Amino acid sequence: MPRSDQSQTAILGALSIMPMSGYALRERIRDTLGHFWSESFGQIYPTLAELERQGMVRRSLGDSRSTTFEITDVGINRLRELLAEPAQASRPRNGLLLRLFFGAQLGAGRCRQLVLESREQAEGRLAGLATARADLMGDPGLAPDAPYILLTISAGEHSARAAIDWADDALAALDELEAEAVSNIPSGGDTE
Amino acid sequence: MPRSDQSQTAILGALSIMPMSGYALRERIRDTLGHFWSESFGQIYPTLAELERQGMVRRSLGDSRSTTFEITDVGINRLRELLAEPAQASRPRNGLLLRLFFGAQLGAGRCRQLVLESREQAEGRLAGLATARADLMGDPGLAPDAPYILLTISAGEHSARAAIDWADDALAALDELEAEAVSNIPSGGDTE
DNA sequence: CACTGCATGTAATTTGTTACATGATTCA
DNA sequence: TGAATCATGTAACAAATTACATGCAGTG
Repeated sequence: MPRSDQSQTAILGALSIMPMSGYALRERIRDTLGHFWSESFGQIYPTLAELERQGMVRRSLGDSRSTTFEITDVGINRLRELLAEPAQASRPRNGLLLRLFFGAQLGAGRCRQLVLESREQAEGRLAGLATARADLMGDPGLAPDAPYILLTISAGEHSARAAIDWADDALAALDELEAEAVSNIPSGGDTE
Repeated sequence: MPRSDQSQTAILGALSIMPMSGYALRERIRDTLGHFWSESFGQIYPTLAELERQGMVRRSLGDSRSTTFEITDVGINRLRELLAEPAQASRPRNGLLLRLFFGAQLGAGRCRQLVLESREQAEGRLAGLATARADLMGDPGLAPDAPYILLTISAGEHSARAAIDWADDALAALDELEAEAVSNIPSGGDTE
């Protein structure tokens, strides 16, 4: 199946943990899968409709004000099938590294700024993951999934720490570059 | 400018280092920006045409068999402008972590396999970056860009090493999960 | 009663990939 | 001369985002 099915996997997966509405799905996906996955509104509703058509999910009655979707047995099987398929790598697109690659055009100072910002973002991610970890520990409802969810949190932490370490290296290197540039102007005159 | 312009940046940037053909652009981008950027054929030619229309690049004469594009002064200015714009983060989509998150559905053994594969891929990336580093040092033509390019290589290395470290942690955790699962079957009977 | 948040959905647009069509040049 | 590689481009398709339209329910 060359189809993407990626959104289906995320949605069926979320519903396998608990039934919820389309709106709640978006929130859940943003809050708990956010650091490695994203799904937009315009994607969620059509996919839900498609999944319902195929009998993978059904609207559960009871709650009148919102439509709660729950996964069916067929859906669970489909989810397992989807999860077993090889993960297709998304093409990389790192705007920061693109800018640094052509840093000679941008200038060392501007690059420094970019790296500093990305370092701060990584610190933020790290803090967010710490709370996610605490939340996970405090919620006994997630018991069977917790060890697996922990793996994804740990992945985020490793990656954020690596980003911070790299940023520190990069900042040092950029400082050196700037110092060299200055030492090439013996009179100390301010060009630019 | 909400437009993507991302492809324009990559193409102008590559041409700022040296003039080349559309075909060569794709190869260059794949080989040197590959670990953090991707650009497809169907993107490169239309973008080149657009850039030419805007006077950012021009076809340089001389070589008859292929169209060599070179960046113009207008193009250089545009490139600096583009590089100065904030890098728009691409929505994250990590198929491996998505699968692990719902690992309870997939089973510890299958998860282990996935992590192992991703560890191998990270090792491969690390090896590729080592050669890229060596190539860079051996090419004096890249002198002004080398320190910046090194930053991107270093970023890739940090990230790959983090992926490997995490994989080792994750494998240990998964082994424990499997061991627990076995110890929960005192009689040694095979459920499922 | 107006505002905010929950909720559902559609349409337009952007973005990017893949596959295809085509042809020149090089080398065995 | 036939295969591989370099080269340029287009068309069809796929995926996803954004903005828009709409309405209800609770609350100050």
